[in-house]
Amino acid sequence: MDKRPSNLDAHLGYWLRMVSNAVSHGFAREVEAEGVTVAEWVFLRVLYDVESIAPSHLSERMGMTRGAISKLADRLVEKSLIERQPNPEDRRAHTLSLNEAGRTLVPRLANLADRNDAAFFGGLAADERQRLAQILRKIVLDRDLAAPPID
Amino acid sequence: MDKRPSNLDAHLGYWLRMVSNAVSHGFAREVEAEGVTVAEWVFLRVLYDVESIAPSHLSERMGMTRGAISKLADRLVEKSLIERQPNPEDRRAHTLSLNEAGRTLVPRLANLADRNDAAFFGGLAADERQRLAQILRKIVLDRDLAAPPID
DNA sequence: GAAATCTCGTTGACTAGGAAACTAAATTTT
DNA sequence: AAAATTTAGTTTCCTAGTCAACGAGATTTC
Repeated sequence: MDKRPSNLDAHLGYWLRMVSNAVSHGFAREVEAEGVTVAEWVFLRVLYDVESIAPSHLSERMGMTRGAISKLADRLVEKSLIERQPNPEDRRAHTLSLNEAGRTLVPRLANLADRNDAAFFGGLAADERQRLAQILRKIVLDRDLAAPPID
Repeated sequence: MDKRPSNLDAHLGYWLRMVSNAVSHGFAREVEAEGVTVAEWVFLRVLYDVESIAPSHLSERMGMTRGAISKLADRLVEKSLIERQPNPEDRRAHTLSLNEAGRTLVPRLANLADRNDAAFFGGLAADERQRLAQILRKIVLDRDLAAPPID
């Protein structure tokens, strides 16, 4: 009863990965001109909405390890886009926040994100985009993949 | 005229990345038990359908650089799942093919892929899955992202 | 209140992949 | 047929992550 193994393209995950990689790659190329990476964009965009945030909180929010956040933060400090503040109430902890340059940069990056999304999904009909968003959101909900909001 | 920068979750690319990463991660955890990675699964599955293939061809097919394929092939040789054959007609070139162990492994991995896909997308109605596949395929077509088939 | 445990963030070792330089072989040009 | 160019694959260096060990500081337990 030996069946042929299913094809790669028989899996939705395969198509999803192909499209997702292309979209992220395209976006990476765009933001490279502004000197940042995709992960850095997400990092900065999260910080934009809060006065400041703990690295550990950010790590949950971004779905990355604390180690990765630590290094990401190093790079952004190096690029003079964010700042680290000590936490006077807990001397182990600290918080991160945008500085002026970082705050100025976020809207420019957001525009690039908008344009990139349009480039990839603009060819779909409005109701197709709608449906795609709805389906993806449903999976996120079903599987509890949601990035916990800031509070 | 200063608008608020768009939210992360305003972009389809954001949702796509979240779901795609989760699916690939989930699959990675599954196949780890068989001692292979996601890239290795793809590599092996492509080889399954052909007697043998040139690394450069595989690199196009998988959307990876030749360097990456070279290393991937090293690992799979190391794991005794594939073999390299010299090409007598062109001494620069060689071809890759599954050995017996590799050929035996592919169907098991295909089962894991099937189960993983079901775990993530089984919660959708059949017509939703249908529509998702259709939309993703349309984007791949529009943007010409298709992995060139073997011949 | 000392000891054990837990938490925060960093660090070091490791992995997978990309970019570009490189080697060897084939092909084209002259 | 020699020289220049192109092609196949590998290698080196770099980046961005994970994982696990760690040190310092907080918290819990006894």
